[in-house]
Amino acid sequence: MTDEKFQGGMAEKPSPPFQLVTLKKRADFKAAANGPRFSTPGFTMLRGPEAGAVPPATGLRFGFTVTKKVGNAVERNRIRRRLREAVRAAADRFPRHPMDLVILARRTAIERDFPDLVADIARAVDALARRGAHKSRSSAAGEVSEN
RNA sequence: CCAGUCGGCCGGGCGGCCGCGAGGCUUUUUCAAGGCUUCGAGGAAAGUCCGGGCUCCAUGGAGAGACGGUGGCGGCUAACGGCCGCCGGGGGCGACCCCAGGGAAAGUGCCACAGAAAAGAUACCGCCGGGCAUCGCCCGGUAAGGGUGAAAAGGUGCGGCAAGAGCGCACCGCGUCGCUGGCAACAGUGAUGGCAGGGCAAACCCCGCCGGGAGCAAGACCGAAUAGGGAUGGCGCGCGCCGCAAGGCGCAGGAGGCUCCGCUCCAGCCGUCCGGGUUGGUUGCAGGAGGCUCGGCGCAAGCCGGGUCCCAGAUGAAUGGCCGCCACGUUCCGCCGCGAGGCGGGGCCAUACAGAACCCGGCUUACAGGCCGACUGGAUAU
RNA sequence: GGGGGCGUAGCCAAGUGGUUAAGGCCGGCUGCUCAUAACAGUCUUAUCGGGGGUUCGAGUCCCUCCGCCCCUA
Repeated sequence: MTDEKFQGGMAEKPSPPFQLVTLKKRADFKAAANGPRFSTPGFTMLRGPEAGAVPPATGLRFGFTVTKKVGNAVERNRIRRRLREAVRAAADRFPRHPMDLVILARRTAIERDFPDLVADIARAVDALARRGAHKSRSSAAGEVSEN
């Protein structure tokens, strides 16, 4: 059902109607803190558990963490907006695997070329989806069976 | 044209594709989603250094004390440590700039080193007089000169004197008492004193004035979940002494958002009623000491009146991402020109400082580049 | 958002307004030792976080800015 909706969107417009759902609760971030991680020049991506009760079409939820060490308020805002836009741009390359992902921004995210940033996001999501799936098969079978 | 002073303002523009938040309208049978449309960061939104609004708590002594802040005078303001005007002092050729700028005869304290002496004065070298008399020593007078210091007990000149000294006089400074001008700070001026009263109060302090406390995570409401909390009414009141008893006297614990005094409340039992912390949501929450503009008053800060506009409301936190063109800037290369400069092409992710979090008024700090006005000192030309 | 505190040498730190700013660790050199450590002696290292003001004089007092830490949910 979700797949049909997704494909229908594709047919109408050149880019899919990807709706970005962000993590809002501190507990969600803490759940991802010790999960598998994938680092790129602009950020580190952390993988949390399966998405919550009402997952979006793609089943992915993203959380953005930009600490005060990175820069002042203007720079932090800019980094968060670029990363969010990069996630949107990379959405059509995402695997359909429900999970929470936390993006821990680095200062270099403000300088990095936007196409590279988009490629990094796609690379990281793909890698973490496969690694998470591999891990869940061996350790936590309950999470997979729910899917 | 060069150098400078002061005040005010701007701080990219247009367009394309894809998005975000909020409001309104609308479509589908509902849940929900879609469509259209409007609006969507700053001059400092920053630092949080002051002042208010607003909310809750306290509110008896319009108490006293402590603590903190503030400090020329007058005005503006809701208020201020802000702003305007003026006065006084200092700096600059000038436009102009800077100043915590009350009190040092209420008291206490400090003034290192140097110096004779650092504050009820004193005398190292000197100067003068007298005595003894071989260099010189002793006694007295003096504070003009030398020297020390950031600062040396009014300054300069003349007289005077043994030498000197406000000892006398003139001018300046200072104090006191008048007069004139000014709302006042203060200024001017006259008389008089005869030099007393060094500096530091961003040392303690004194004087005047101001300040109750906490903060929108204040506060109010709703829902879920849990059972240790709360409100109210009645009865009752800890310890000691006196008394047969009723009761009387004395002492004490905790709370009331700095302390004290005063005052009030509380402790245990029973009845009735309501549901705290925590988490989520709604509200507070944007029509305001509001913006723009016109007229009047005022030197100005500002005030009064008319017209007109509605102009951000997020909450892991919207206002963006990627491009194109233009303006401006900067830099490099080539060509032209004696030169100022001009033309063409390229680079700078081609824009500084920086992101509302309840709201206003200020202050302070950061800031690429640019614009406007007034004025000052030079230079040149007429 | 609100409240509190700190900043002195590479590190830890003392410092009533008054000489050239204590002390310890570290470091350099010398001695001792075959050598090292320990020990003894000796020496160096300070824009007192930056700027401005008050004062004759500021690490100290006042103002302002910067950086860091803690508390409060």
